[in-house]
Amino acid sequence: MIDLAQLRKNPDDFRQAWRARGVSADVDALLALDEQVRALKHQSESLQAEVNAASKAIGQAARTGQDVGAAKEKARQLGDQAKALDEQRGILEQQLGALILTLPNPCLAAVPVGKDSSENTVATTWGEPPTFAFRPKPHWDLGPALDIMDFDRATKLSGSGFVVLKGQGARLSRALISWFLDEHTTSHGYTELAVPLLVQPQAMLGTGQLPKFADQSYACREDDLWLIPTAEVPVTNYHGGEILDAEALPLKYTAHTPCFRREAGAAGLGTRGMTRVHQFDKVEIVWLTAPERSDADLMTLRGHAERLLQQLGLHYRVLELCTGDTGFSSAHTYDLEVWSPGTDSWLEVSSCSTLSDFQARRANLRYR
RNA sequence: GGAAAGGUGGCAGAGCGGCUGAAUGCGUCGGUUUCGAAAACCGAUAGUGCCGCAAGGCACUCGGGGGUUCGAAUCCCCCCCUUUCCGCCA
Repeated sequence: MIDLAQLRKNPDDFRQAWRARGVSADVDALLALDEQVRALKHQSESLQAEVNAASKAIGQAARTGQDVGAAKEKARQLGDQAKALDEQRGILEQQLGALILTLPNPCLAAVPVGKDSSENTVATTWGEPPTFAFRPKPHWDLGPALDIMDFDRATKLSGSGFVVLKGQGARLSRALISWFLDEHTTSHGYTELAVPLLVQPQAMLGTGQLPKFADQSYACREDDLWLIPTAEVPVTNYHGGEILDAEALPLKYTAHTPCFRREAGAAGLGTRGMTRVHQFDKVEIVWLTAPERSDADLMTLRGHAERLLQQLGLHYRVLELCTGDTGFSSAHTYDLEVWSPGTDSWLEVSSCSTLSDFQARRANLRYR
């Protein structure tokens, strides 16, 4: 979430940033609400200070045997006034809190302004597209033909949007996961985490999945637990509420998890086969780092992701997302897309973002 | 799921409803001493928000939330977590 103190100081910066994202946010209403809350808080605190002083005096007077009846009554009235103000403030504060959680992270000033994915720019391209003497099949044909992917039986188990990997297909997936983790831990200095796949709402809130994407997430309502849509949720919230030692930064974590996404409304174009499914495996890399190194660290992290594609010899390109296509929590995003000869298209395989202080605030994650 | 015990500052561990935002010990930081260090001694050491140029002040925080009271770490209610025992365990 954004820093209200910053909003107070530079409201125009935020107006501009949200406009660039194509988000309509009523900055004036936000500021007015904030002002009211602060004023009420100030008033009730002054009253409370009086009450506290009066209480102290009553205690001392009572010990010397003086009559304190009138003083008690006075203190009670002041206390009631303070309580009334606090109640008002509570209501407004709740409104403000709910509102601020729905506002996306402003993009960094350097991010190209654009309305949607059509205005993303290609930062780099690596390798060459492979050539074939025949027409390569898309994976939804090739996989079943090789008996390494089974979409039909997956549907029998779980409905549309799932896949069963079989034989060498399952083994290939397992090998990639294992190799990714090994590369990140041994070559790039990451610490591997094996994390829960079910998390409490606070964790989903901390990384920005809630409240906005509640309808895109799976939940076990009975236990108030959510299935993670990405390892980013447990990994980032791992240190939630903590004050980290600045000397210890950056903290670099990697984790493999299945990811669960409802993908409501996504059925249709570009969703065939396992291109977009309700459950998939992902190896995540996360840095917790200081603001001043954030930009440089994003490039390093992106390099680590790219390195894997290079070692696999995959032809890929890096997109710099424009403001209109950058995700809710992100301030700056590069997408890595691999060339898919079978579908004659680029497929997103990785997304590298800086979240600035957005998630840190939501997750109450600090350093000093 | 049932029962019992417990959750206090970086850690350990006190805490008659007011003089306790918190004794004491350890740790940490600064100083004295020393050629240097250790030891000893002296002093300082929670967080957040708000006001203030600053010095400083005010409010809130003793697992979380309510309540009683002029006043709650301390009394009452609800919840969460930890430990132990019992039960269950596709």
